[in-house]
Amino acid sequence: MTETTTDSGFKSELLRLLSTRGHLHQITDAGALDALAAKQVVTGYVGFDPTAPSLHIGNLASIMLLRRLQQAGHRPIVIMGGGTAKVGDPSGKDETRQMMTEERLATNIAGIKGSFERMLRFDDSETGAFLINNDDWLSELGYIEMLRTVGPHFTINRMMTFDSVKLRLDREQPLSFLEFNYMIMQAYDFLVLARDYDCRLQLGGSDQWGNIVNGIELNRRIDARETYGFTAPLITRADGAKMGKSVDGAIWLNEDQLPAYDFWQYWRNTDDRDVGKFLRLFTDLPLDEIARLEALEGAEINAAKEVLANEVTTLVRGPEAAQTAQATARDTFAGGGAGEDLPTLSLGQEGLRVGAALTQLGFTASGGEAKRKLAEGAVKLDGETLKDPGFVITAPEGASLKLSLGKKKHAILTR
RNA sequence: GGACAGGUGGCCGAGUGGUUAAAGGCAGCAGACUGUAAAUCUGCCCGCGCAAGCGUACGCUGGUUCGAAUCCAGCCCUGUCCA
Repeated sequence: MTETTTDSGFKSELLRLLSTRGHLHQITDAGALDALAAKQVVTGYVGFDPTAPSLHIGNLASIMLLRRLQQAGHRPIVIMGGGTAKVGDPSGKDETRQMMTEERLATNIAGIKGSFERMLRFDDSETGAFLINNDDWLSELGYIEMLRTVGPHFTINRMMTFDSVKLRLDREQPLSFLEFNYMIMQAYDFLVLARDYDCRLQLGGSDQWGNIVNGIELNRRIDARETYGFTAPLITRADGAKMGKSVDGAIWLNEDQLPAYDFWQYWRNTDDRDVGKFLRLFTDLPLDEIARLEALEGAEINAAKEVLANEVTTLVRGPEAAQTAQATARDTFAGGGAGEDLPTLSLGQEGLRVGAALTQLGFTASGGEAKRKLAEGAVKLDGETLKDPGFVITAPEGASLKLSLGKKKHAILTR
C-alpha cells in the first residue's frame, strides 16, 4: 500500500512515504539516504526498551516507522533493549527511573513482542523483519573492552552538550553515571548491527537524535562505514498532551493491559484537529482518502474518527476487535443500549452497593469518589439517575442492567 | 570529606508551633452547553463509614510540647560550591 502522491522531492519510495505521512523530523544526510534507499534494500532499526509489560501508543509512531520501512521495500529490525534497559535512557526524562530486575525485563520483553508480530511481516525474505535483543551482546561486554573500543571516540565535552544530559544539568536534576553511559551503549548497538546485519539506518523519535548521531559517529570512526539517522517528530495532541498519556494510565497496545473497547474509544475521542494527522501517521489509508475525511466539518468529522478508531484498532488489535468495539460503541452511544464489549460485572445473589460496583469496575478510584459522583448526579442505572449511596443494585435472574458514570463510562451488570 | 541550600498530596508550589486534610496552579473526574470533539462556565478532587465520626499524610527514626509539616537530635537522599 504505497501512495506516491508526492512533491516531497525525494527519489526513494521510503523517504517519500515517510515524509508525506508526517513521519519526518530530521535526517542526518537526506540526500545520501535517499539515493541509497532508491537503489537498494536498506536495513534499518528502531530500539525499544522493555520498561513495561506492554508498549503504549506513544511507541506507535516508532513501530509505524518500521512498518513504513517495510512497506517501502526495506528490511526492519526490532531491537529489544534488554541490555540498554538495564541502564535506562535519560532522554526526555526528568528523573532517573527505577532499576529493572532481570525478571521484570524478561516479562516485559515477552509482553511486548506480540505487538510487532501484528504490525510487521516477519519472515526470511529479503525484507522480512526480525527481532533481536541487545542484551545478547551488551551483557557479554567486558568493561575494559568496552572502554577501549568505544571510549576513545567519545569526549566528555561533547557528551555534555547532548540534550539528554544538558536537560538534567540545567534543571539541577541528578544524572547518574549509569544513565550517562546510555548513549554509549546505544551507539555500540548501531556498530554491532552495522557489522552483523549491514544495518545502515537507525530510526527513532526526535528525542533519540543525540543517541542516533552518536551511533553514526561511531560507525564512521571505527569502521569508516556510512550510516544514517532518521527521526520522527514528537507526536503531541492538539491539547498539548503527549500521546498515550491518559490519566488512568497509558493507552496500552496489549489487550491484557487495556480492553479493545477502551482502545477504540481513545481514538474515537480524538480532537478534531488531530484527525488528519493521526490518520496519516497511524493508518495505511490512501492520502486522498484521508484528505477527504479530515475535511469533514462539524459533527460529520465523527465519521472520520470512527474510521481512525477502526483502522488503528485493526492494526494493533486485529479486525474482530475493531468490529466488536465499533458495534458496541454504536449500540451504546447511538442506540442508547449496551454493546457486548462493555465491561461486565456480576452482582451476585445479594446484589451490590452502587459505590462498590463503580469501584470494582474501575470507574471510580474509591468508595468516596463514587459517593461524590452519585451526589453530582453522574451515575445512571438503565438511564435513571441514582443518588442514594446506600442503594443496592440487584439484577433478576438472566437479566442485565446498564450502569453508567457520566456519558462515556458504561458497564453491564448481571447477576 | 567540608560549607551551604533543599526533600510537602499525581506534578509544580505556598506554608516556620494550634480553627492545616494542608493556599494556589496544572493534570484529572463529573455537571451544563455540544458532535462520545474543542473552548467556556460550575462542582469535585487521601482512605473507610449511610452518618456522627474514624484512620492515615508533609524524606526516615526518635525527642520537646496540651498540640508539630512547622522546634531539637540522628540518619537517608538531592543539588551547588570547596577539597
